[in-house]
Amino acid sequence: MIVKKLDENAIAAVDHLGWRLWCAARLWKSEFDAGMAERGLTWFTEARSGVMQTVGAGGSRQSDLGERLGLTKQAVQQLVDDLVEIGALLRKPDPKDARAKRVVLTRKGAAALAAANEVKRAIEAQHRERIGPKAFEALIAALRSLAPDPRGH
Amino acid sequence: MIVKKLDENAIAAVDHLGWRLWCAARLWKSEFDAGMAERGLTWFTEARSGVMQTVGAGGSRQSDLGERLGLTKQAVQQLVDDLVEIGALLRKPDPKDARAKRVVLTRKGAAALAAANEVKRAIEAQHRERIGPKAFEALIAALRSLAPDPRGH
DNA sequence: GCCGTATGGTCAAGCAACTTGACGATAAAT
DNA sequence: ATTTATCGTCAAGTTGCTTGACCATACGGC
Repeated sequence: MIVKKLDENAIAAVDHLGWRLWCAARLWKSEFDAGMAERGLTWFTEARSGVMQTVGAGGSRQSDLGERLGLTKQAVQQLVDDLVEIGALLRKPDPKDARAKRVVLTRKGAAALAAANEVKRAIEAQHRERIGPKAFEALIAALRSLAPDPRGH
Repeated sequence: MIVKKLDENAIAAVDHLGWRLWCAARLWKSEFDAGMAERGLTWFTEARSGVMQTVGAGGSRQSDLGERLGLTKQAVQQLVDDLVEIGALLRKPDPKDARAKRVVLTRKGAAALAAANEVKRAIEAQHRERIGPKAFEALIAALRSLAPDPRGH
């Protein structure tokens, strides 16, 4: 039956880009989680990692966070709520705008962010060594040209 | 202050592999969603996509799905529940094992999977053209060597 | 053949990371 | 001065998982 044959061809597994990206991202995440767990920073999840990184050294207005991360302000609110309770962030009134709040890292938050960066660099170094520096640079470049960075880097 | 300086250096943003993977995966997902939405298949979400693809032409035992996808059997159960209600999958008793159920595609499910593969191939073709076939092949190869496929391809 | 244990599926509850909607307070535009 | 937009907040709902408790069936040793 020709129809049956065509169907089977059409639904055969595609070794597609999205799948590969998903596998690689999942592996990276598990390595990152393991590294953070080793340092006792299990609260530093992926979602919070984005917030912490974006707050960075200079602090940030809460609504700017959402814009840069592609999240709603409510999502940011909840993430910041949790991180404040954890003790990694602090909310301060914005001197220029009485509606706004500035979000800044506490000492604990900065330490955790520094640790996270160490873990990230360690994972990268390991993969770079495994697939070779040339292939690694090409990979990063390809990913960069594939998808623009919403943070503008 | 030296301490302050070191801190700021330590918490400076890292343009790390994980971030690039995340950006690329997010872009891919949004393109896939848009493609499926165009075909009126908004129910075909990422999580369900994995199940549908893994069920494939031959059908699959429910617990095998979980193993291949790296999910708990309960997660698979819920996903399959939904897909059965949607009408994309069918649960049949396994003739060889009275405990087990076999999960198979319905005609509607097979059509949706075929459409999904079309969309995937279209996205890939577009990116391949944009960054060039050589860079694209290198990207896929690098991703493949970075992370093994849990499906064994 | 019987029995303990492992396996396959199901039900229930809970959690993380979001979303949409409604709202008061302040700022900016007209 | 009044409308309009923006900033943060509260509340509730959704998705995609998780862990825990169960029952039915299969299997391996006795």
